[in-house]
Amino acid sequence: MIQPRPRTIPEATVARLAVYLRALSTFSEGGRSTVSSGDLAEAAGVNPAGLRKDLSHLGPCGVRGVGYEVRTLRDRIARVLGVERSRACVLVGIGNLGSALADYAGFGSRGFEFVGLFDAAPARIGQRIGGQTVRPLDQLADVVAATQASIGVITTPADVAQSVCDRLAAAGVRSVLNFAPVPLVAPEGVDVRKVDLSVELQVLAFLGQQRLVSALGEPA
Amino acid sequence: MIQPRPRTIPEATVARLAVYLRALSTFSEGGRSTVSSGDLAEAAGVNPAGLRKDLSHLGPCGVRGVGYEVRTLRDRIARVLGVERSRACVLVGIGNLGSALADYAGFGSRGFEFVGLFDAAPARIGQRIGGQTVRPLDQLADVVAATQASIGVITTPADVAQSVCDRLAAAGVRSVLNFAPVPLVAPEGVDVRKVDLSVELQVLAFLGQQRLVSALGEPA
DNA sequence: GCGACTTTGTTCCTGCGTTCACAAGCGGTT
DNA sequence: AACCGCTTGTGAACGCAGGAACAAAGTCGC
Repeated sequence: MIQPRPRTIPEATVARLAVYLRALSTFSEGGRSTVSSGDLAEAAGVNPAGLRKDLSHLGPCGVRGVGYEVRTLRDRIARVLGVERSRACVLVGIGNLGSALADYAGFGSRGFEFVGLFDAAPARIGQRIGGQTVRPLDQLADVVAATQASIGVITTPADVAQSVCDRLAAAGVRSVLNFAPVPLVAPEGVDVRKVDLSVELQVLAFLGQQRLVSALGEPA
Repeated sequence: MIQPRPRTIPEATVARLAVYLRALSTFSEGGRSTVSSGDLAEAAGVNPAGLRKDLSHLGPCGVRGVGYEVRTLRDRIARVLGVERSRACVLVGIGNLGSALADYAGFGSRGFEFVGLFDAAPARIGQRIGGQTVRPLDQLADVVAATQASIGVITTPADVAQSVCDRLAAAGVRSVLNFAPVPLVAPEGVDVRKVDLSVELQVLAFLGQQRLVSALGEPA
């Protein structure tokens, strides 16, 4: 049992690998058999040199003078990212955003399947969204245990996000994607990743404003 | 007209300032008048030293031995981020995700207001979401001009995202938040920021898997 | 069979972000 | 009035990501 690439891969590289994977799938569907780092980098919106450095973490997988074989590279990245097997996810907080995510086709095609939707509001229990029925929170532990779900997505209001995170961790979920605007603390061995949509907009607004004042101030 | 802090603020710092702003609002509502960097850092989920360095970009705004005055600091960050005045935004692509964002209360409270919802599908035109009526795409330029919207949000399928981006830029939008899984190219002077939900999940899945194999491999 | 061209994989370097550690400053106390 | 403890603000070092340049290697043409 050799381990060809046991080295740790930088997180930034992992994120880009996911982008490359999608671009490669598109190329493959288009019937293309090989791509150069330049073409793939353009499709992914990155620098060619950086792309080659990212791929170097997987070991040599291209042919010099030719490029990369699309299907081979796609499968290799998919295997490294662990996309070969589908991942079971649970989603807590079936508001507007939660409903949208539950119904979002983009996840299923990337190997993520929601096996449980949960909400605290009795009015939402029993609703059917994206082929799943919304369940009460007290079924969370059972569903996680039965489905071996390893990923939990939190789209609840901020004030209950931490308690939901605790329950997810206790139920055995190993990774949490948090959309609530609060920093979560999780036990050792549980990864938490945060997405804050308001912050994205505020950064964008600031950059636009800054660009404006610098444009007015620079010429002086 | 002096410019006390005309220096450019790092983008990573701007993102955290938005988080501090939210934490400060919470503290203020809780009736707290002063906070130390340690307390605020804990509420924001960051390192205290880093927080002080972030705030140093705004100039001295704390009192040594005491801490920061909550309301003063909150107003100061809000002014720097430009949250004082509301920002007009348009949203293109009223699918599941777009509908959720249009209806998301978190934006309005942060100073972002959707003044136009657009979609290409005739079936969606005329729907009312979050107090707005979905309009056809050919009204986009007029609405942007009339409302002076400076931010556009793209939640369309990937294959039309670029053309939507082009139309937004042509209409005068200065900043674009892109949820479509494609890299967009925009003209000079237009900022594009990307949010890729699938990538977030895949990074999370990889980290969990990596933690697993390292846990199995390390003890040897 | 050989040469030239193309493209990869790697190495170096520059810049940025983050963290640690310490001096400066203010309030409260005696 | 002087001292002491607490907290800010800043300077320096570390580590990491990104970009450019170069050597290795394989293919295509002659």
